[in-house]
Amino acid sequence: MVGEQVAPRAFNLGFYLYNFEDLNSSEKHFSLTIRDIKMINPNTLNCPIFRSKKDAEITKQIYRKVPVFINKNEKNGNPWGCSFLAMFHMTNDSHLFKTKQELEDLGFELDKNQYVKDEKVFLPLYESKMFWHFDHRFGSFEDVNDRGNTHLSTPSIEKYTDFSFVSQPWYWVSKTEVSTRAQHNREWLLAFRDITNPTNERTGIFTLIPYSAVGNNAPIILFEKMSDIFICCLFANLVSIPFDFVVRQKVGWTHMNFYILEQLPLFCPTNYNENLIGFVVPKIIELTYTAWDLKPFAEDVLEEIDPEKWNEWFPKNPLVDGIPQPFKWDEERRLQLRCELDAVYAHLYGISKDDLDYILGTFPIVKRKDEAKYGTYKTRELIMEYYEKCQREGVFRTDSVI
DNA sequence: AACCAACAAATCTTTTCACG
DNA sequence: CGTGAAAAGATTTGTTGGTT
Repeated sequence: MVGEQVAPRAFNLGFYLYNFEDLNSSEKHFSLTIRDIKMINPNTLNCPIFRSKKDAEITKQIYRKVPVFINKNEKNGNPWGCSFLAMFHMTNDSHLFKTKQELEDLGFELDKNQYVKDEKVFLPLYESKMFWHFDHRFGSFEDVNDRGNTHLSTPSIEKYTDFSFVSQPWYWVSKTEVSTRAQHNREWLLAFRDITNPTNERTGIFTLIPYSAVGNNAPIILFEKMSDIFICCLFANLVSIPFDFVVRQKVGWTHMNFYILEQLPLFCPTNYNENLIGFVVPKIIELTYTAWDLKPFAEDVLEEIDPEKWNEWFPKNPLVDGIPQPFKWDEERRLQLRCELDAVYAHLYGISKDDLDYILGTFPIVKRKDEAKYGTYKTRELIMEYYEKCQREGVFRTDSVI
């Protein structure tokens, strides 16, 4: 909480501390009331430790405006109809896992990243290090000989732009075993990293992955019955930088436990109007649908809108024989789209321009990587630019949403 | 909850060594 | 010797995931 640490380290014990050396005497009397704690952590009533008064104030302000994801005290406290699932335990379920060698010895043949023999199918076992925001191909075990690697290399731009490129896992699991674990009607999953850290580049890491086996360190969010359009909206919220700022206040060490996720501030389905959906959803589709293996996701969304609407959204990438085409991986375009989403969510959360600028300063690794790549903190520039544009043009004002 | 170990990659520092 | 480049070594940073 004090010292050199650049990103916040919070832990949920029950104290509220600041770096006192940074405070003047009047600020030292600032504290959280019982009402504040009930607002920020209604299920567990524990109290985050903030790095600074400013972090606490911004967080409080957000919670005044936005409800927690799942409030266990309220009858309608789960507006998204969500449940969580840790599908396969990496140790306890390891008897179900098969390696490349084992499957090939059994006569299975590799098709993309699935092993097939007659009617038997083995699905890849996704691990958290294999994905990143809007990127289900972030890490692959292809050409990796050591299971112990904690870090996998990221694909080249050539591989990213190849719609057929897939990530290879270390283990595979029988499809029948997967279907008994996940009673699921979709051919894709919303997964997040359980292992993370507030000192990492980003803390809340969410992505859509093709229907697969998934390890316990990458829990998945299941929806009872929720439109795919709205799932896109929730996904956009989960990936946004303003949301990640709050995540960093509440993830104490290296785990994003369910109880933490449940108490994070996320907009409800009813907060999304036509205008906002038209802004958010096409960006989510473009950022997510970068390879054929996520075609089922694109098709599900397409089913909920007219094909005309699809072509109106994507004039440069229209349907071909009624089939949605993947979007070419373009780093610059992706950064622009993400920054626009971040800026809009900052508006929705009611974050002021100064506070947004401060929040962006709490992502030092994003800053450093940007500076190395572009010479400036481009993410900050693009977000601030779009934030101001929204302010000027009056679009996506919070009052039109809440 | 609160650590710790391991490892990769990056970066900084020191040593080595060929060459004139 | 002095020089500078390469090699080797040391330290720091970022990340995963294990342990108690």
